[in-house]
Amino acid sequence: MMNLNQSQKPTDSELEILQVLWQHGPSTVRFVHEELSKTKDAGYTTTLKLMQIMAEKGMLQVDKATRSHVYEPVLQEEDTQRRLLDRFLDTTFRGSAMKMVLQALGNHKASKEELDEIRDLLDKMEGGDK
Amino acid sequence: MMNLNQSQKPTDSELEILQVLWQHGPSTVRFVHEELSKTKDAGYTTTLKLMQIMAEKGMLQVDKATRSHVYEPVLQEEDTQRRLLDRFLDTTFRGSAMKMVLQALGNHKASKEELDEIRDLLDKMEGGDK
DNA sequence: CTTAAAATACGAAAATAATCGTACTTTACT
DNA sequence: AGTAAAGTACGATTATTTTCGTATTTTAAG
Repeated sequence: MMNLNQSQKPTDSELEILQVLWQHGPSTVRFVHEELSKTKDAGYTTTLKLMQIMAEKGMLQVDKATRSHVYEPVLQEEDTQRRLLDRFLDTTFRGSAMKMVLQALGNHKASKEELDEIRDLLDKMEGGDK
Repeated sequence: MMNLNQSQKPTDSELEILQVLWQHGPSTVRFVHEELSKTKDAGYTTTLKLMQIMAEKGMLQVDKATRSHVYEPVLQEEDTQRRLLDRFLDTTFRGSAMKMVLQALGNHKASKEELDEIRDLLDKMEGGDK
């Protein structure tokens, strides 16, 4: 029976696969496996099985029209990022977005453009608040 | 033999325990278990075993002087947050701190004070850059 | 039409995490 | 000293995730 639970979080391995698919678009197992092989080693059938399970869970959609099935994420990267971010914020920063943001800004260099982008957003947020 | 690997990431269950310890300071298994019981149910010995394993891994330090052993995290909350944030950023946002920050700011309300705090930090960062 | 290469299907082992039962130990109280 | 309450120790089970071997299927090329 097909599983449809979309709200569970992907495991680390599943996320690696999703990243390849988001970055490169719908792909075959072979392609995903080649990509993953660049940074980690696992057998081809391991990747295959993982992707099949992900499809069973409803995380991936499969096009079986051609011999090499083509897999595609059901959820967009942004949706998943939002969901994972919320959870991460809760579990790791006890829900304090500000604390996390400050930590993130403090630890990572940013260009002037990026900083300005954040300022714009801050202004917009403050404007909308009153 | 005692395990000392400090860089591995805590599991979700382990993080829940760490949160209790960071919030309340060094505590007994009994106390941690009572706290966890407020939001989830598991047997007392489950919590005990988890904490013992965490101690074996070197995540917790144990004071066995009294009958009820007192557990304490080896790493501070901020250190762990920094480490988990870096990893999360890599795996979920492909290392783009800005994208994550924008997402976090967009999704969560913040007070004027918090927004100002971020502005200050942005100014400081820009100043330090040139 | 045969065959070899490349895929998929799938059971099951291995690894890791979480849970719990039960035995043993310590201690406070009588 | 005897005992009950509250702890710890720890093996073993269950659940989940990851890995892979092997069988089967598909297809392109001869």
